[in-house]
Amino acid sequence: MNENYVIDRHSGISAWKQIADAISRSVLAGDFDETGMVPPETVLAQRFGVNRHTVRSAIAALVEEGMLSRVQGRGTMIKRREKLVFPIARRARFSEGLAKQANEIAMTVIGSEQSVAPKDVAHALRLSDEELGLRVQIVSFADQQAVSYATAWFSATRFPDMATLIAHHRSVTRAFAEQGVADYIRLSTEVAGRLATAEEASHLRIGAGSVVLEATSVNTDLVQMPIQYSRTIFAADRIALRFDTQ
Amino acid sequence: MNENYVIDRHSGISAWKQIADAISRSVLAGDFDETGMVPPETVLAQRFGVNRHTVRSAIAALVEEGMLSRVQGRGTMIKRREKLVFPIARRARFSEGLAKQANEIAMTVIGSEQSVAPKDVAHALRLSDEELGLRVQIVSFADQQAVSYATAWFSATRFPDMATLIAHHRSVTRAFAEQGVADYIRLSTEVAGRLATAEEASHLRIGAGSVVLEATSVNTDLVQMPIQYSRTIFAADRIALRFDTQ
DNA sequence: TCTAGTTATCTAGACCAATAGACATCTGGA
DNA sequence: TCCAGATGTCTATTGGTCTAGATAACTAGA
Repeated sequence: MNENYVIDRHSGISAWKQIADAISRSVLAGDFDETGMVPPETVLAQRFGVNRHTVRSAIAALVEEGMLSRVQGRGTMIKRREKLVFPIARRARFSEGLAKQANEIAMTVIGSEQSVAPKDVAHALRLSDEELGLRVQIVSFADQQAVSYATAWFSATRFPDMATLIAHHRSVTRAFAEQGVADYIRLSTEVAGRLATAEEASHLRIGAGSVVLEATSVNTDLVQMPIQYSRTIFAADRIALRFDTQ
Repeated sequence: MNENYVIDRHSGISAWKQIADAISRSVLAGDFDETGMVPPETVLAQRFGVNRHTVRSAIAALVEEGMLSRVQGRGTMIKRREKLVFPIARRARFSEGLAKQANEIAMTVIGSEQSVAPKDVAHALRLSDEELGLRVQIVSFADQQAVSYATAWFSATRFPDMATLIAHHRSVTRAFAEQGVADYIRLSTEVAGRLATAEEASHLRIGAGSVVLEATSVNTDLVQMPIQYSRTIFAADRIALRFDTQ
């Protein structure tokens, strides 16, 4: 009945994966909200023009992911359909932005290293040739689910203890505050979309075929000095970004 | 040598597709810029731990897409590595934002229809129950390459001729101007990432496994009245979004 | 001109995704 | 209690992806 329900063979994406994505889109669009149930497997199989087993594989993936749940004899129902929205604005802070949408926000520093920053990072942070950069890797969770995996760069000269302070305070904002930066501003953010790398997938606990949003941003202090360059990978099926232009 | 070079089997994404994505990332990151050449197939096969034929399939897809080109006996070289950047700002206009990055910007109205708007659209545009919406579908090109596929909604009462005017002027801004809206403002934009539907893929001339960015935005006139609700699908391998907070 | 290195093409087989059909098991309503 | 309708499981088969190896064709430099 709908052109969307066509499986593209030989596209490098298996049929069950394409169907899982289509079902996921329908759920997020609220298509099955009257009943809270996904149509029966036989109906979906006919609609997508595939075998019932293929539909079962698709549903199995969404059950695994936590979006659907199945009961034998009864049917397949929607378990979770909210998507977090991460606000990107001049003064937005990570946990503040998500606080209202989840019961618990957490972050873990999974690594840090002082080293020569890549050229683009060094340029953005205005590091001189001898100056080292400090790279901190952070995974953030909302209600125990990993939503983002960030690699943040700072000047190792100005913020030598950043990694320890972030880990201790569990907040970049508070870590900055302790080092004399009471306020900071998001200067620009560039957003790209692509499939997750194996490394990102493992940190975010998502499959290799999952889509991620890659947000690259630069923060400055109040005198326009860049203090943080970060590249944050968001799991696109759990979170969307919101730009408020006001 | 690198954790990224691991193929995830049974993920629903074929090996050659995962490798194509990895090569594409490397090209965009500038990894092969000294020579402008991609490493030989045998080297890549060993690096990814797959057969040479699998690497060939991956490269074939990137050649088809226009990123790489191959010459027998010589090697595989990079043909194109720029990515467009679409600015999202309070006053950003579509073609203006891309004008400096491409020689030619074009748009085509591929359909329009007056009908009852979906609930969320009607709410955003403050349409009353009887008021019809006008849906206009637009594909935009930069240098003959499709970059976005937009579905825009307007009030059919206030802007009955919008589709014709957009098609005629080849610009939403000028179509608004002709109907008395000299200026308008982007209120908010929400960005999600996912795989393309079959319909989107065909309009953007991309494969079914391609990632798209879905930007949903609301524009208002100068007295804060919402005049346009649009959902724009960007081909993520051709364009990124940029948000400047100034 | 020769040769090392690279892409192009072919064949054959292993493995996995998808199809097809049958039947079991469970749920909820008549 | 029965039955229609739903998910769960099993077997067999088909077809496509990936592997493996060999060889051809081409390029660039020695």
